[in-house]
Order: sequence, then C-alpha cells, then structure tokens
Amino acid sequence: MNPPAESAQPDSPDHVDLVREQWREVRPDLDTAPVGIVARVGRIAAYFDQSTNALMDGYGLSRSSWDVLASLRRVGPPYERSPTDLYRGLMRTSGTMTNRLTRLEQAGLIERLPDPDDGRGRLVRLTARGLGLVDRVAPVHVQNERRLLRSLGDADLATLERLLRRLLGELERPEAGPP
Amino acid sequence: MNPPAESAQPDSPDHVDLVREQWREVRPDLDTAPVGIVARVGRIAAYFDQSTNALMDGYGLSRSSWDVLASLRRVGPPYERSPTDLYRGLMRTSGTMTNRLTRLEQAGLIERLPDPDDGRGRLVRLTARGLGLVDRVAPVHVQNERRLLRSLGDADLATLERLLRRLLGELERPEAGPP
DNA sequence: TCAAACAATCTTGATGTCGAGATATCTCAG
DNA sequence: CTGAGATATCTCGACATCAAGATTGTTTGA
Repeated sequence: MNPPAESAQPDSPDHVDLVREQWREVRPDLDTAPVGIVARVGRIAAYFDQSTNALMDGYGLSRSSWDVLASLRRVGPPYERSPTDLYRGLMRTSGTMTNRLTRLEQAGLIERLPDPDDGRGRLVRLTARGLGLVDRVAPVHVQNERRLLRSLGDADLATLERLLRRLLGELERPEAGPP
Repeated sequence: MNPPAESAQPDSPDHVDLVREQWREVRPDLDTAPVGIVARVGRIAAYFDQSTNALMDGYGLSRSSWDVLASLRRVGPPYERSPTDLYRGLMRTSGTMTNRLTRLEQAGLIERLPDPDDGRGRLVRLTARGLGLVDRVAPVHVQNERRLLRSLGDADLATLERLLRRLLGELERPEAGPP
C-alpha cells in the first residue's frame, strides 16, 4: 500500500529555497536545514489565513470569530462552552477571548449566560442566528480549504497529514514546550 | 530510494483528530478532510511562533523584528533593502513595515537612507549593532528550530519538506490565489 | 513634452493580540 | 468551618497588523 505518488524530478524552488541559498552564501557555517520546514509552515499558514479571512469577510466574519463560532457549533446542542475552554482550544489568552466574545455578542451571534455550576464562570452559547450562519458558512469554508490543497494528490495529502500529526502531537505535549 | 521511515502503527490522536471527530458527530454530511491539513499547519505555526517569540524576547526582539533583521542580513554587505522588498518578502503590508522599521530605527538596529536611484524610495540598512545582534542570535534561533522538529527523523523531515515545498510553490503562484 | 497612470512610502483609524493584574468565587487541608 | 491558594473572567495599556487613502516622485504613451 501507499504508492509513492511523488514525482521523480524535484519540484521547482520556492521562496524558502531562495532564502536558504542566500544564507548559504553569507553564512556557510550555519546549517539552516530546520528553516526549510519552519519557514514553509509559517508561510503556508499565512496563505491559509489570508484566504480564510477573505472568505469570511463576505459573511461579516474573520477567521478569529469563525473559530469561536465553529468551536461552539461542533460540540452539538445546546452549543455551549466556557470562555476558558474556548481560549485554551484556540491557543489564545483569556483577554483575547473576552474581546472576541464581546464583539460576537454585540453582533448577536452568541450570548453569555451565567454558569449555574460555578459562580465565577460563564457559558457562551450560540444564538439561533449564530447557528444559522455557521451552518451556511461551513460547507463553503471546507470547500475553500480543499481548493487550497489541490496541488497535492490523495496519497501525498495522507502522508502530509501523518507527518503533521506526529509533529503537532509532540508540540502539544506539555513537557515538550519552550525550555 | 526513499525508505518509508514511517512507523507501522498509527500515531496517537492529536487535537485536530478530536475536532474532526466532533464535526463528524454533529455534521456527518460535511467532509472535513481538508481540516486535517489546514488546522494542523495553523496550530504548528502557532507553536513555532510562540517558541520563537519567547527566544527573541531574551534579546529584546520579537519574531517580527527578527524577520526584518534577518532579511537584511542574508543579502550580504552593505545589508540594504527597500521597504517594499521587505514587506513583500515577509507577506505584510506597507503600513506594517513602516511601523516595524520605525521601531527598529529607534532601537538603533537599522537606519533609513534615501534611495539615490528613486526619489520616492528609501534604503533600509542594518547598523553595526544590528549586524552584531543578528549574528549572535542566528545560531541560537536555528538550534531552537531544530529542537522543535526533533520528533521527526531525517527521512520524515525530507519527505515533509518536499510536500511543503510543493504546496507552498502552488500557493505562491499569483494566479493560484483567492479566485 | 506632458498629462495620466503607476509606484513607494507614510498616515490614520479600527481591530486583534498579549501580559499583567484586579475581582469574585471555588476548593481543600486542617 | 475557615483561611490559603487556585481558578474564571474581565480590565488595562502596549503593540502589531490591516485597509484605505494621502503624498511625493517616476514612467509611459500619445
């Protein structure tokens, strides 16, 4: 199984290849191999973000606000989560989440209720309007992501996903942090 | 060539696997396969950014300002580039670059000179202090990136780089943009 | 030649983000 | 039961970023 599905000849150089070549010329002592992965991941993420933000703009959303709405949608009815759950799941700070939630509340897409089980806590709930919007946007969004990946075939996508899972899994282990 | 170098048993589920499982439960009609790549790239990039920002903080820098200094360093003497070159190379806007350059100038790491060939333009040049800082930070930075990638072996890193190059190459083609 | 189109940089206002700290509440050992 | 420490949310100030537009200078086509 898993036919290689990779072309025999090397792909044409991208921006990162040029960057590494420049480094090689001015600092040949520096082994910039890790840059070949890290810089590409960063630039690809930036392209993904740009595209998603452009798409969301058409619905009065941004990628940031989409992430919150989607986090609420995918837990199922009654579409509630705590702000702490949300900011941890999205790798943001509590202050950032307060800010996002305030705007989403003003837009009528979520509401903030007291948490009956914890006097300090709140429950963020998708409104009917928020739910309708998520369900309209989700298929378009996923289709756009599919388009962004169209340069790779199914076998390459499967390989890429496996390698990214291994990398992310390690980065998510708390002890693997930034010591 | 190309020995598989991938373990036979599947890796343990990461955050994105859980997200996709939630979607499958509430919207089984939606094929979220692209999320498996796009979301992981985004989260891995966020971990990389966090780690780099933490490291740069120890030198009074951020990832943003590092990127500018490194862009100037790698073109070699006299370490000059135009603001337009810089913001295009770093996927930012002109206003963002103006802001970054103003701060770096205040910190004495760069200087802004008139462009002798274009009355509208400027040349941004690394100062001696900026050059010294870049050359001190670069090896530490690359070593940190190497550490972030330590969960993958050399064969997997080569495969990952090849797939990322193909993906980025397509995203960089102007016509491949957000239609 | 010269006016229109283009280009480089900077400005401005809005938003997103973080880190540190404030406040209210909860948990738990004793 | 109670006080110390932990936790949830929010506030505040600083900075990064973008989009749109202003300004100044260059290029180009008639």
